[in-house]
Amino acid sequence: MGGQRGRPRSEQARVAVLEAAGDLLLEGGLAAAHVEAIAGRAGVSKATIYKWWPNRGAVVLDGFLERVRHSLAIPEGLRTVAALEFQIGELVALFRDPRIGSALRGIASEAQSDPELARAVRERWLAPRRAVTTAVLTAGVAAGDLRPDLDVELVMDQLYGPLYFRLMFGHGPLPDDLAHRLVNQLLHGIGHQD
Amino acid sequence: MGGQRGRPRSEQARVAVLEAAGDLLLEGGLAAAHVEAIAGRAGVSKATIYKWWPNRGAVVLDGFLERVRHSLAIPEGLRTVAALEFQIGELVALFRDPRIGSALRGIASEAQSDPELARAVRERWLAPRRAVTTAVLTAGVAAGDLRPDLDVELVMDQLYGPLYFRLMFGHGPLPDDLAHRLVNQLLHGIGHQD
Amino acid sequence: MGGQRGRPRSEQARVAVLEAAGDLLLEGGLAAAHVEAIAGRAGVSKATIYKWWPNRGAVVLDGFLERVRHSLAIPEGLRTVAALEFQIGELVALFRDPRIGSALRGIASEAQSDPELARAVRERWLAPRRAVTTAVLTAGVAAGDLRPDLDVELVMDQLYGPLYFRLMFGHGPLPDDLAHRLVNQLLHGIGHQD
Amino acid sequence: MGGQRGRPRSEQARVAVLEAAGDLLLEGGLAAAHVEAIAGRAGVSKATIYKWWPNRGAVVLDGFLERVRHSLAIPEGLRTVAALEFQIGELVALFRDPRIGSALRGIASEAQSDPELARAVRERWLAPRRAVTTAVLTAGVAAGDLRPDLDVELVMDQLYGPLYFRLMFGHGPLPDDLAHRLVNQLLHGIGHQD
DNA sequence: GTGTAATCGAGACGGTACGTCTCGTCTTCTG
DNA sequence: CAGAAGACGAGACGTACCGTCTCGATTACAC
Repeated sequence: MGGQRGRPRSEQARVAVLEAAGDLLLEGGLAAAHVEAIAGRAGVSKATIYKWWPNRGAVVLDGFLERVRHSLAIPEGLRTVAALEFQIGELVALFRDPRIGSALRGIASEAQSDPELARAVRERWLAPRRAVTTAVLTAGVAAGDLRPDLDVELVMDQLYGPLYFRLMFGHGPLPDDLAHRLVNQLLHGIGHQD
Repeated sequence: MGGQRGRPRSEQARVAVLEAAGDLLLEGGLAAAHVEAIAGRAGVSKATIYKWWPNRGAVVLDGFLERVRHSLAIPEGLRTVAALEFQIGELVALFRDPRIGSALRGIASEAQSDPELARAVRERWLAPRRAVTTAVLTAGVAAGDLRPDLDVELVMDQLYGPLYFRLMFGHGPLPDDLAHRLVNQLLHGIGHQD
Repeated sequence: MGGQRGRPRSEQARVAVLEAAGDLLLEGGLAAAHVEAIAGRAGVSKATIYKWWPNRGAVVLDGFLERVRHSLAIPEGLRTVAALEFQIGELVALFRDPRIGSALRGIASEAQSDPELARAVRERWLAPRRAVTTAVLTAGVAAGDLRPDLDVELVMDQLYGPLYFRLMFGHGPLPDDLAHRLVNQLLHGIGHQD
Repeated sequence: MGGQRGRPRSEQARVAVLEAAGDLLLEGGLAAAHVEAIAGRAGVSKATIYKWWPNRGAVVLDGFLERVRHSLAIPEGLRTVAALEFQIGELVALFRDPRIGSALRGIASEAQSDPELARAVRERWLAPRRAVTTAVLTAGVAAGDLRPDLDVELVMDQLYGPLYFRLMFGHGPLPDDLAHRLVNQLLHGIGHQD
């Protein structure tokens, strides 16, 4: 059934583009990662980039994800609270790197005017992290560590939302113990305890 | 004390620019609110715009803030929980308007590459809302409704962060009862209650 | 030897720009030949124009020269005096066309604030004409028609200078027989003949 | 009848404008003599300038003429040839000053797109000089120094044209002895003398 | 091996927004 | 009420980046 014809796609070019995009994005932010610069640094032509990616946002997202590929923390053998703190802490650590923070802000920014990119960000950046946390929360409920009637999605947004909020708007810091404080406060609630 | 000299700034022009910027932003998103379009619709020259605003982002933010000037909900005569739900609910209602949501996303997007605009967004959009909530929280503590040891900033980010998170990334809806659920969940905590 | 790389320059675009620039310049003078108008009429983007020409002046000069490409009169088989009159006459005829006169005035005007354009005008408009006249004068001396001690450059300026002077300042007409009168008067001198 | 009413025109302002215009023009060329700069340096408002002059060209011309007011050489007690050389020499000397040359080029340039300015240049700059030379030439004919059948206008253009030609196009120098060589060559003609 | 077909580097192109500049007009307050 | 101050509309300038296109030069696989 139809063996492929013609010159196959150059793996080398693909990798070079992703590295160039990631480098430029991390070094100079989104503005520095314009297509011509990516192509130039990758030793690749713009046409090649646009052949395999629909637009700049897609390239930059791929380059970014390649750079942070190993950042998806899978907590193992930890109790519920520790697991939550661990995973959130990993994200805080990531966001604290100004280069990565800036890159992610840039990508989120680009996604505002590109629904397809927005979808990709959700599916390839957010979803995996949320899946892990969903598992932790479900297990936590099963283990009796968490209330059985909690709203998983909302919990995640109350744990991660503050991070992204501060990242995007810069109105507050991302201190080292932020993960602990987030989990702790949500865990015990802020209502008066009698 | 130096009376003013020269022709005073045209209030009419200022208002026309803000209205044009706001209209275009709400109608067509950030992309539609380019400077020439704003100038054209306002019956004003580009030079006048650039005389009073440093760049497009600043104009658009001003236009937007003018449009939502009355959206700052001041809860009066409400108990702590109701006050929180009220104010967050107002923001949810605002964000649910796709035109306003899109506008705010656009502005946040623009702010990623313009630190001055980012600062303005913090000071003129976020800060007033946070001030109100800060007051509510402080009063709530004093009234014994809330734990005295809560982290005010963090509480606000756990209440508002999810909204902005969902607004910016679109991974979850903004249902009508979101304010209630946010407050409720944070109030009582998600830990198992014995 | 060194095959060309990349997409070759579009000859069509180049020609369209020159024609548009020439047309606009001749139809409406320098003011009408602004870059956006040239780009629009040529069906070309501004970026393409600025890729190949450093500024408006350069485009307009090229467009003009293209229009008058065939105006360089080479006198053949004429005796010295007739040859001079012929070549000068050609220029007079050109200058008498108000569209061409206006165009050339515009270009000279632009060149006052653009040394590079001034150089181009000298090299591409003046020099070729002066080369022809230099040859005529040199031959005229050799043939014994002209004084052997004449200053070639000065002769040319006394023949052509009046034309450009009247063109630029408009203080005198450019009658049909101007070439003849210029040559005649310079030939015989204005001193009293004993 | 009817003594004038209101505040009379400030002579001081008029002079300050002319001096500022002249200074700027001579210091930085036409580009530096923009209206705001003139007004600023003169301590005068733009409106005042536009009240008394129709446009920038007119101001600049006036400023320039004020600066060179005393440059109109009236040869007295000289024989025809010496008188011609004297007056042309004065102009050569003027043109050799790069600041004045640049200023005059700028004005001529501006005049290409402003017929009214062109007229003013003719009447107030060229005409007086031509009047003097006309007188010299007429006297020269009467004295028997010059051919009685010469074309006065053409003679002037063959004497002055080369100066303006070289000034405007920069294709040749303006050496010290240019006046002498111009007069000499035109006087004796370039035809072979038998 | 030779043909065929898709890929590649290079880079020109149309489109479109940006922010800057100067001109000449106007509006207000001050002396 | 003339004039300084300076805001304003108009509109051209040159720059930047996007995504598309057109070349000629490379590869691989198929025959």
